[in-house]
Parts: sequence; structure tokens; C-alpha cells
Amino acid sequence: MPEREPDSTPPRRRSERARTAVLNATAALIEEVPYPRLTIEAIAARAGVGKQTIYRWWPSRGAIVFDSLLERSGGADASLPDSGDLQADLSAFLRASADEMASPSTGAFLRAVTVEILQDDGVAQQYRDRLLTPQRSAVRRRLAVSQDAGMLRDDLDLDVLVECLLGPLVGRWLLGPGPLEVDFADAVVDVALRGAIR
Amino acid sequence: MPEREPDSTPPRRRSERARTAVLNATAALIEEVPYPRLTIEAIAARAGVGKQTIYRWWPSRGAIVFDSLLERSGGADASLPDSGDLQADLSAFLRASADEMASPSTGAFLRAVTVEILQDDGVAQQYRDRLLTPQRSAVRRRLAVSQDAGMLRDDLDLDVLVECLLGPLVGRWLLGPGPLEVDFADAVVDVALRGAIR
Amino acid sequence: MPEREPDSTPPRRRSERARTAVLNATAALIEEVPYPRLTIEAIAARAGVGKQTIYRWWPSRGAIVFDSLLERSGGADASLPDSGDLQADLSAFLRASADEMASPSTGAFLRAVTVEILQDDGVAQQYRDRLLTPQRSAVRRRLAVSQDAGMLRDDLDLDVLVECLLGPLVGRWLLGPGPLEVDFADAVVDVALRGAIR
Amino acid sequence: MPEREPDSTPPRRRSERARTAVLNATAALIEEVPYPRLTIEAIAARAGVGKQTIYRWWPSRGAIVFDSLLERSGGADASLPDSGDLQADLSAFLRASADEMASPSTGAFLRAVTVEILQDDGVAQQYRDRLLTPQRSAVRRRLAVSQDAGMLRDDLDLDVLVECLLGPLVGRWLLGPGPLEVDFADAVVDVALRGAIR
DNA sequence: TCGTAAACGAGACGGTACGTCATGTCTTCTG
DNA sequence: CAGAAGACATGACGTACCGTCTCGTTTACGA
Repeated sequence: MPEREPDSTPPRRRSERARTAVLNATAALIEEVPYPRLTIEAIAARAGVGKQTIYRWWPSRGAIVFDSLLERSGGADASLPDSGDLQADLSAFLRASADEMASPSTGAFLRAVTVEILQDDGVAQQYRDRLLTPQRSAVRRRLAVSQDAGMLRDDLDLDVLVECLLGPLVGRWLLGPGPLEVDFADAVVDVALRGAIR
Repeated sequence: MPEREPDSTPPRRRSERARTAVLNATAALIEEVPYPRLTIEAIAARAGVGKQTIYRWWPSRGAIVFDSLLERSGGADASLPDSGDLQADLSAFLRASADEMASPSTGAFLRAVTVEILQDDGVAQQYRDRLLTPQRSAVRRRLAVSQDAGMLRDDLDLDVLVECLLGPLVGRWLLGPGPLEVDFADAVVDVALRGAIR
Repeated sequence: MPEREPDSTPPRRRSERARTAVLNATAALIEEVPYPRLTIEAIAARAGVGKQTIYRWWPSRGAIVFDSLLERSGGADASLPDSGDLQADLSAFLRASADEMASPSTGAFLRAVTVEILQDDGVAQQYRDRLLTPQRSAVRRRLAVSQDAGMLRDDLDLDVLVECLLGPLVGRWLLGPGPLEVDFADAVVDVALRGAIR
Repeated sequence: MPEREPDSTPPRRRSERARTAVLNATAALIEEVPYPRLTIEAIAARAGVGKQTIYRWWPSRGAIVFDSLLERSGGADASLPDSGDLQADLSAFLRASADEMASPSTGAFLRAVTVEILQDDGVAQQYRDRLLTPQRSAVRRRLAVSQDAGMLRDDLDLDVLVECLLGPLVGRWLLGPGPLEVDFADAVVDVALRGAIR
């Protein structure tokens, strides 16, 4: 999606100015207008860029939106601290995630990207590879440390545990009754680690 | 969303034939064409119905899609059995849910509805009220029985536990690495009930 | 070109309002803007009409321009008076023609139509059938009266004579050095009738 | 239009290779594609030349087309023979002209140039100066010889007579009902010289 | 003989117009 | 009079070219 790496001639003279203008315009519009109004024409106009420039470098609106998201959260280093207290570390991470998802600006972005993911496998794959997998790997690594230290059940599939931690946040954000609040993160960590059975 | 009960004229002579034809055409198209091709014109043509008839009775494409989903899964009585074995009951329920989400036909439908939910608060509200809340309430009722019987921690917020059970499925279905498989349901129930700590 | 008489269904519900607006807008623009700026979009905007309405009823810009010309010169009854004096009748007719061709508004129209004729055989055919042939026939009929009366050489091909009268005007209008003036019409009639040889 | 003689810097290092390639590509395309497809980009691609090279040396598409026409008919020495028989000399000349206009390749070229003349006064002026005036002067000189010899009426404006000879050809070529045939040339000469009156 | 300045090929840029498609409204005709 | 048919105004779509503007590369002086 970005940079059209595959095939033929690598485009040598792409204008960084135009690329940045498009991604910024997209980010701005995502928060300003309802998603169906985020048209290619609107992006081109807002960016002061020709439509052809957009069509030349991006295959679809979804790709632009995703690139724009990458640009804004690109530097995010996905790794959890290890304070020794697993529950505290997970809570901190999930609270931060919940906070971000609940913020109006990131929220609009995530909603937009999700719409694209649901309709475009290419975007879905990119999202998984570039954002989701790194995030989940980071969580998984932190869990593995604790498991190796004997603090987690040995028979546990860590990938499942990761889902049990992050899934509820996604579910609540996407459909969940009521808004996504930070306390929810703590409660999820509590259930996932200690279980529900008395 | 349907029947537009509020305001103006109560629609006295609505044609049941047209209504059914529209919902069926929508259901058929959802599985046949990519979602952006599910246009109002395509639905009207497929249903053999005038566009105005659609605009008269539904406020948006999302509303049609949602009504169509309601129609197909309307009879589904959302309640869990109580065999006495909570884990078994939850596993059975989650496996059935996972199965349905993974099926191609229901999957396409859910994807479509999710796209609409993300862009249309009206659809989101309807979805919550008519499908989600009943489902979650059913799970919650089953959990409450066990909690009353002293089998679950008293300090537990059952709504959170419901999310911890269903959220991972949603997360996996929506973004998760790899497909949603039935074993995953068992693993989730295991973690949510027993916890991860050794 | 107009009314798409041939084929399939006669379009019964065409909006006369839209049709007239398009033709008027075209006529106005032809005099106001250079011809390459006479775009379909400009016509649609000026006429307050959707582009699709234009594409539905006209196959090309040329067709619109020609229809617009027809509309404005539609009522023109192409027939020459017969005062008994052939030379006077022809002079009067050619002077009127020259006058019209030299006028700024008709001139712009004729230039536009000529451009289209040169690039679109359909328009060329229409132009011949609807405007040119009637005009030339009218001249020819007047000549035939004189020939029957023995006032013109019997061995003369009247079609050629018609061209010898009208052709010089066209040539002068199109390319001719200097503007087309009314005296020129008299001179042409003089040469065509009396010849150049002493 | 060509060589941009006036003003500022005389272009000293213009590539003759590029110039020829452009004119040849234009000539080839004129016969191969409909005129609206004769784009600058198509010419540049066909000629293996950068667009900027074209814009550097020609101000418009019309200028290129005209230069291309000049190049192909440049050597044509516009002068009529004087065999003593005016009618024969004129007939020969007009037949040759008619022949050329009727040929498919010259025809396409003339049509293209005419389109440009109608829309671009610069091209029109160039066409008059470089091609039309020399041709008409040649005819006029031949007529003057005969007039001086007393073979033509003294009161005759020779410029008008020239138009009466060439105009009908132009008219027939441009609009005329039916194709332009060589016999037509003879008939025109006959009328113009002898007149129509018995 | 070798800079050096121009013209060159290539092609990206900000744009306009194209012709098509879908929208949501409106009008006309039919059952 | 509800509903089908479909014309209407609007405006986004993706494509083709426009004319301008760099890029590096030849090419032909003139120092």
C-alpha cells in the first residue's frame, strides 16, 4: 500500500511534500467530517494536490487512511515495561490502550481503519502486520517472561491469553454497551489473571 | 428504523410483498457482491421494486441491512441452557457463536452490519438494543445463577465477565491473526473462569 | 442526433425544460467563451442541469451545438422570392447570407458547427440534410425557373451553378483574405451569371 | 509559430532531430487517429520526445499541425503554367487542387488545419500568409496576363474572380453534397469564365 | 580539452474535463 | 392512491491530457 514497493520501476522522484500533505489532510478530515464524506476529491482539495497524484501513489482510500494512521502512530514503540508486577504492567498497558481508543481523534481514526479492514483484505493484512502483530507480540513477550518465571500456568496458550486481555477492549469499543472506561481495563486484567471461579 | 412509527402518517397500506422482496434481495446480494456494490439501486433492481419504495420505508442502507439481519436471525431465542455445569454451558454457547461468526454467509452479514454500526449511530443503537443486549443478558443471567449459588466470586462485575467471554471472540473475528476456530472458545472460557495465574 | 428517433423506446418523459435550458446555455456560451471552453460541464452548469441529463439525450458536444443552431434558425423558411429579375433575386439572397455569416453571433455559431462537421460525420450529415440541402434547393429552384424560361444556358448543371454562387461566400468566410462584405455578393453574382470572358 | 523568430534569444542549439521527429509523428497521427486524440502527449510519445521540448518550440497544437503541413507541402511552387489557353490552364490547376483535397491523406491534414484555423487566429494568419495567399496570387497573376491581353472583361475585380474559381472547391470539399470530383473543376471554370446567362 | 550551459528524455506535479455511476427527489403512468 | 419505472440535479468516481516544473544526461560551444 505504501510506496508501492513491488513491481517495475521504483518511483524515484516522489514528492515528500505531496505525500505528507495527503496524509495530513486525511488525518484532519477524518476528525472533521463523517467518514463517507472523506472522498478522494476532498482529500486532494484539502491537501492542495492533484487527484492524479493520489491515484498514482495509493490504490484506494483505505490505503491512504491506513498510511495516515501509520504516520501518526509510527514511532509508537510497542513494548511493555517489566516492573516485576505483571498485573500492574498489564493494567497500565490496557489503560493506555483504552484511553487511546476512547479519545475522539484516535477513535475516529480507528473507526475509519476498521471500516476499511472489513472491506479490503489488503488493508486488513497491512494492519495486522504493521500494527496489530507488534502490539500483541509485545504483550505476549511480557507474559512469556512471567510464564517462564513460573508465575503463570504452564498449560496456558499465551496467544489466547493475549486475546482475553485485548479482545474485551475491542469488543467494548466496537459494540459494547456504554463507553470504554479505564476501570474496565483493570477489571479485565483481574478476570484474565485470577479467573472468575471462587 | 423500520416502520418509521414516529411522525407524520402511519403507513397504512405498506406492501408486505415489497418489504420481503427488499430484505431478501439484500440478504442475497450481501453474500454475492462486495459490500460497496450493495447499492440501493442494486437492491431495488434485484427486488423488482421502485427505488422510491425503498426510500419511503428505510432511512439508509444500513437500516435495510440491519432489518435484513433481524429477519434472518429474528427467531433466535437468546437464552443459555442451565445444565448445572457452567463451564460446559458457556463453552457450548461460545462455540455456537464462533461457528456462526465463522460461517461465510453470516460472516458477510456481520461484516456488513459492523461497517454500518461504525458509521451510523442509529444502526449501532438498534443493533445493541435488538441483538446484542438480549444476547449478553442471556449470558449474564446464566452467570448470575452461578454467582448466586456461590460458584463465582462475589466481588465480580458480571458485565465485565460477559465481555471477557465474548470480547475475545469479537476481537479474533474482526482482526485476530488467523481464523476464528471453535477450540478458541473453550480456551477463552477456561481463562475467564480459572484465570491465568498459577 | 436530436430526439433519438431511431431504435427501441421513444423517450416519452423527456423534460422540455431541461432540453431548452441546454440549448439556450449552449447558444449563450458559444458567443461568450472560446470554443474549447464550451465544455459539457460548462453547459450543464449554465443550464442548471445534470451532466447525465445531457449524456442521456445527446451523443456528443457537436450534436448539442447543432441542435442549438437548429433551434435558433429553425423557422427560417428557405425560399427565394421571384421578382422576375434573377440577378436581383440572387444578389438579395447572397447579401442576406453574407450579412448573417459576418454577424458576430451567427458567425461564432457557424464556426462552432463547422469545427464539429470536420470531426464528426454524424453532425456533417445532419447539417447537410437539415440546413444546407434546403438552402441550396431553394436557390436551385429559383434558377430552374429562369432556365425553363430560357434565360439560362440549357447545358448548365444547376447544382454547379449553385456552388459557384454560394461557394465563394463560404471560401471567403472561412479563409478568405479580409472580411466578408456585402459588395462581394454582388460581384459573385455578376461573375457567375455573366462570366469573365469579354 | 515556427522558429519563433521574433524577440529575445535566438534558439541556437535546437535539435533538428527532435523537430523532424515531432512533425513526422504529427503527420502520421493525423491520418491514424481521430483528431481529438491527436494530443501533445501522443505526439511526444510517438516522436520519442519530451513534452517540454514540444512546449519549448511550439505555442499550440495548431502550430505543430500547421508546421507539419508546411513541411510536407513546402516545396510546392505555386505558379500556373501559361499555355495561352486560359481555360485549359485553370482547369488543370483546379483539377490538381481538387485531386489533392480529395486524397485521404491530404484531406485529413486539411481538415485538421481547418479546425485549428477556426479556433486560432494565429494559425489562420499563418495559413493565409504562407499557403493561401501564394496560391491565390499565382492564379491571380495568370488571370492578369489574360486581362492585360484583353481576353477578360476590364471591369472585373480579379480577386473576386479568383474566389469564384477556388471558393466552389472549398465549399464542396467542406460541406458540399457528395464528394469532390475532378469534373466539378471543369464545370466551375466554365461557369466562371463564360457565365450562366444565355 | 575541458568545463559549462542549453536542450534533451523522462515523468511527477497541480489542475480541468471527461464520461459513468449512485444518490435521493420528483413526476408520470399503471393496477 | 400505492407502487414500478425512470428522468431529474447533484456530485464522486477513476482516466486522459493539459501546461509547468524538476530531474539527470547528452551535446556543442568557447575559454
